Amino acid sequence: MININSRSSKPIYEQIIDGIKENIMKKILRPNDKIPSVRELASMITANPNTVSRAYKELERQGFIVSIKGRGTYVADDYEPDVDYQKMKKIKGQIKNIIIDMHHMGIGESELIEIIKEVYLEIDKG
Amino acid sequence: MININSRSSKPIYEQIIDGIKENIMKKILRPNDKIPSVRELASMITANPNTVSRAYKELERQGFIVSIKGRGTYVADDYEPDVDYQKMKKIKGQIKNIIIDMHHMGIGESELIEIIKEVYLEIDKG
Amino acid sequence: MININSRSSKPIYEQIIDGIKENIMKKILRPNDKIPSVRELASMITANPNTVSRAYKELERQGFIVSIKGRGTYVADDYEPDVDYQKMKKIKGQIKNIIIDMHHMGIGESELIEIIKEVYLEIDKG
Amino acid sequence: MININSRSSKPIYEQIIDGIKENIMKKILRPNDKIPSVRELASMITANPNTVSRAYKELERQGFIVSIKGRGTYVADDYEPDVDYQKMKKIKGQIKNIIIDMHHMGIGESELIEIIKEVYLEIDKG
DNA sequence: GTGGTCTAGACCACA
DNA sequence: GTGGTCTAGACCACT
Repeated sequence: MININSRSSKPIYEQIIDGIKENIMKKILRPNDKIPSVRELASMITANPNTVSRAYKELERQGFIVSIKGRGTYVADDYEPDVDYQKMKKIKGQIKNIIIDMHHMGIGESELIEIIKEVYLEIDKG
Repeated sequence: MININSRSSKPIYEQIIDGIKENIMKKILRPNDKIPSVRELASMITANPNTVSRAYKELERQGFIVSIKGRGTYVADDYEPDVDYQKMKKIKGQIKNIIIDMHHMGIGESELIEIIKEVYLEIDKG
Repeated sequence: MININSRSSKPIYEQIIDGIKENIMKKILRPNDKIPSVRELASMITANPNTVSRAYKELERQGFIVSIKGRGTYVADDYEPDVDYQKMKKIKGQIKNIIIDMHHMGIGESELIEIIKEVYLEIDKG
Repeated sequence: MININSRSSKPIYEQIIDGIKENIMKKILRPNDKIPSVRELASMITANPNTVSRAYKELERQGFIVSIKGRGTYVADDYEPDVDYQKMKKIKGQIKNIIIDMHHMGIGESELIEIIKEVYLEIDKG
């Protein structure tokens, strides 16, 4: 379900976060689904429970999952999508960096938009 | 020429790299232009020379600039945009994360593309 | 009578405590009223009897209810609101945190008081 | 500067968070002030650096401070106060609980407002 | 020296 | 059994 590359420079806890988010978006995980316990996932990916716990807490903060002491961790009930302006600002900064990097590879606006459409298709397929 | 925000979470050496790249992109710096020496730039932005040196080395490795012993550092004249597949893969990962976060804020494909167009306009203006 | 949200981060035993207290406050439960037995309530809200028992013990400790062996559990008849200084101290700490967070969102004293009045109105309606 | 009560049920990292926030609100800490390094504060309050780090990260996430690798941690530059509706919702829930607890102590709306005014005065004095 | 990530192992609260 | 907090100690990235 989640692939962890321990040799990647991307921190393990971020890989967990991204993996869970992706599974939620792909509807592999649906609202109210139980997800593996901290210890279970830790042993599944041979990571430390603290590392998994950290990822779960961040996911909870962002509203993707809910952790309940003594019961387990669940995909959040359907939320009302809410535009977070601070986050939007941060994401725009990321987009700007991507645009500049793309430009350095000779890739302009229309091609970038094509790439984005590709990524959308990959998510739907994958 | 380069704005450094010492309070940003982005490392200073990366801000230098991005700043130089942006100046090249905007043609403020043109092929064969001389750029400030490590020490000059360090004092201009009140940074540690080691930090500037690190940025220059990385820019040279990526082919944006060339250092000539005893003469200084110059914008490369033969720089040709080239698709770096490793980097492209990394960027697609970033795009995927952006898409997922946007989805969580209720923002879909067409709206994301609108946002990207906005950011392009902002860059052209800025 | 009591709504339990098993997905809330608030422990179930606390939800039971607050639920009973709220019913007493709203006079839905009146002095000497019989309340459901531990097992009854447990099956009503599909919780573990241990959890209900813990809530009842805490409510009894605080003087809201009385358990009479062989007869059942009743709302205390001599309950008199009493300022609990320990609790008051804790609540003042919570208020302080709220004030600070509000300040950080640009909300000052008079606006906070308005918000509190709003919440009172919501409770009366709800 | 920060008083830690290791016997309190309030987690140490929360005590640190609240302490720093309070110092910022009281203007003992001002924008761009350097705050103690993770290791310094850890030894000052005889806690583990990880615990301090956790508190600092949460404070950074909330926009109160900025951490820069290799340089230290600083009070955030003046931010634009921004109303976060999700947080507001959460705070209203807290206020509701406070109101109910107060009611159980025989304290009504007008008295609660008096208490809030008191707490404001304490913050200003303290 | 600074903060960031990770592991290992402990104890507590909750169901 | 679950998640939450804390300590101890390691290694890495950045200045």
